[in-house]
Amino acid sequence: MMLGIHSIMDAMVQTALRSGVALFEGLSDQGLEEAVALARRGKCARGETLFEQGKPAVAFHLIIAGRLKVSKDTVDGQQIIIRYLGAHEIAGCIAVCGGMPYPATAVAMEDTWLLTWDRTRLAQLAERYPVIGMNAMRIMGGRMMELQSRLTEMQTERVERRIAHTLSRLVVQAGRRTADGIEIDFPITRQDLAEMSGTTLHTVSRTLSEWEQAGIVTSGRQKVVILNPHALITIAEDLPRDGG
Amino acid sequence: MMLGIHSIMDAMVQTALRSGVALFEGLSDQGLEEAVALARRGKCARGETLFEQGKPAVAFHLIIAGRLKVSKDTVDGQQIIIRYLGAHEIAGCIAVCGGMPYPATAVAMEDTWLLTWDRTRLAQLAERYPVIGMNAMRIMGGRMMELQSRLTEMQTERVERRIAHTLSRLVVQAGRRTADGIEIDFPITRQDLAEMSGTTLHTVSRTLSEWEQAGIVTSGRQKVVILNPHALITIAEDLPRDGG
DNA sequence: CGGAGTTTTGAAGGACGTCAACATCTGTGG
DNA sequence: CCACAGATGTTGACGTCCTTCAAAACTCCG
Repeated sequence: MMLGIHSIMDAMVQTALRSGVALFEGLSDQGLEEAVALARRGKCARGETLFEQGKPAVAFHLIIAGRLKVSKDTVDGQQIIIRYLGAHEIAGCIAVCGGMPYPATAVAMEDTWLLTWDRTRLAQLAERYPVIGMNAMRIMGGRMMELQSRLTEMQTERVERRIAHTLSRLVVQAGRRTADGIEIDFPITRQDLAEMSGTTLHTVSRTLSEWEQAGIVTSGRQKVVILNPHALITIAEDLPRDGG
Repeated sequence: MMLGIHSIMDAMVQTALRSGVALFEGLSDQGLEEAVALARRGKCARGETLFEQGKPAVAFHLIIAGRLKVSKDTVDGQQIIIRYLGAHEIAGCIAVCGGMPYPATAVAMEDTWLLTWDRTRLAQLAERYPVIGMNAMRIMGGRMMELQSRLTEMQTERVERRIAHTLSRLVVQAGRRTADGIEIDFPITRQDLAEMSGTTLHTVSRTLSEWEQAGIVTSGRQKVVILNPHALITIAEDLPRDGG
C-alpha cells in the first residue's frame, strides 16, 4: 500500500507527539489536537534555509524529524554556531515572542520535517492553553542557562577546556551509544567545533589529535567518537589528571 | 507630615508603574491592581544578596528603584558579570519559569526596592492576564538576543572591541547625559568592566588609558564618562578610523 | 595618617592565531 | 575504473595579543 506524503507525515507527527515533546508536556488531548490542527506541515530539505538572521520573525517551528544548525554571522563574515536542534525541539521561539527579527539563521543539516505556527496562531493557542506558554518559557529558560554557561566558559576557560565542554554538550544533545563509545550523531567538521568553541579549526584539529593519542576520542572526517567520557569531563572541569 | 515606609513605597510603586514597566505593558488597570496586590514589597540594602546561584528559584522580582548586579561564579573562584539591572526591570525570571535553581547571583549595588511574587502567584497572575506572560517572554527574548550577541563577540572579537561593546551596552542601559558627555550612572571598577568583557583589569586599564589619550573617554576611580560616543562605536564595530 | 581598595604601567612569557604546505577523503564525470 | 577538483584534516613554524607577574601611585575613608 502506497502512502502519500501527508500520511507519512501524519504518522510521524503522531509518533513524535506521543514521545515527549517538551513544548506540549501536560497538554490535554484536545489541546494537542487543536495545536496540530492549527499547524502547517512543512519540509526543509538538506541544505535549505528555514529562517534567516535579520529577516522579520513570522513563524515558530517544532521539529518532527531531522536536524537544524542555528548559526549567527558577524558583519565581517565570521560565523558562530549557536546550537544544533534535533527532533522534538523548537526553533524560532525567541524572535516570535519578541516580535523582533530572527537573531540567527537556521539551516537543515538533513531533510527535516516541521510543524509550523505563525505568530498570531501561536498567541491564540497559548491564550487558550496557558500550559503551552509555560512550557515555552521553561524551554527558553533552559536555553538561556546554556547561553550563560557558554558565555562564562568563553570568558574564563582556555581553549582545550572549551572544546571539551562543547563536546560534552554535543554528547548530551546528540550522542549515540555505539560499540566503541559515544558518537556524535551527525556529520561535524573541525570548523564546526571551532565555531562552537570560539577557536580555529587548526586548534581543534591539534586538540583532537592529542586526545586521540591519549585514547580519549577517535575522530575522522566529520566524525567524533568519545571513547572515554570521564576523561573528557576531567578536562572540561579542569580536575587533576592521572599520569600527569 | 511623617510618612511610613509603606507609604513611601506605595508612592514609588505608583510612580514606577505609570512610567513604563515593560512587564505590565498593555495590562488593564484592574490587572495592574491585582498584580500589585499579589506582590510582596521588599527592600534589599546595598551589598545584600537578593538571590544566590544554585539555590532553588522561588521568587521573581520587579525593581522599583535601585540597581542589581547579576553575576555568575565559576568553580575555580572566577566571576563574570551577566548584567546590571535597574529600575523597571525584572530579575529572577529565567529560573522561576523553568523551576530550576538560580543560574546566577544578584547583589544590590545600592539600596533597592522591589515588588516580589513567588512562583505560584506569578503563574496565577499570568493565567488570568496572558499579556503578562507575553511580556515576560518578550523581555526574555531580548535578554537572550543580548546573550547571543555577547557570545558572538567573545568568540570573534579582540579585547579592545569587546570592551568597546561592553561600554556601549552600559551607555544604553545606564548612561546619563552630563555636561561633559555620557556617564555610566553607577560606580564601576576596571575589574567589573573586565568581568563583563572577558579580560583582565590590567587590559581594561591600559585600554581606557589609550582611549583617554585619544579623547574618547574620561575615567577615574569607579567612573567612566564617554566623551566621544561615535569613536567608541567606531572601535566596537571595527570601522576604519581617522588619523590612523 | 595609615590601610584597604583601586588604578597605572612596565616587563616577560606563553597560549593560541596565522600562515603555509601537504595529506587525505569524497563525489563526479569521463 | 580512474582522474580530478573540492572539501576536509594534519602538522610545523612563527608572530603577537594578551595574560601573568611585579611594583608603585593614587584615592577614599575611618
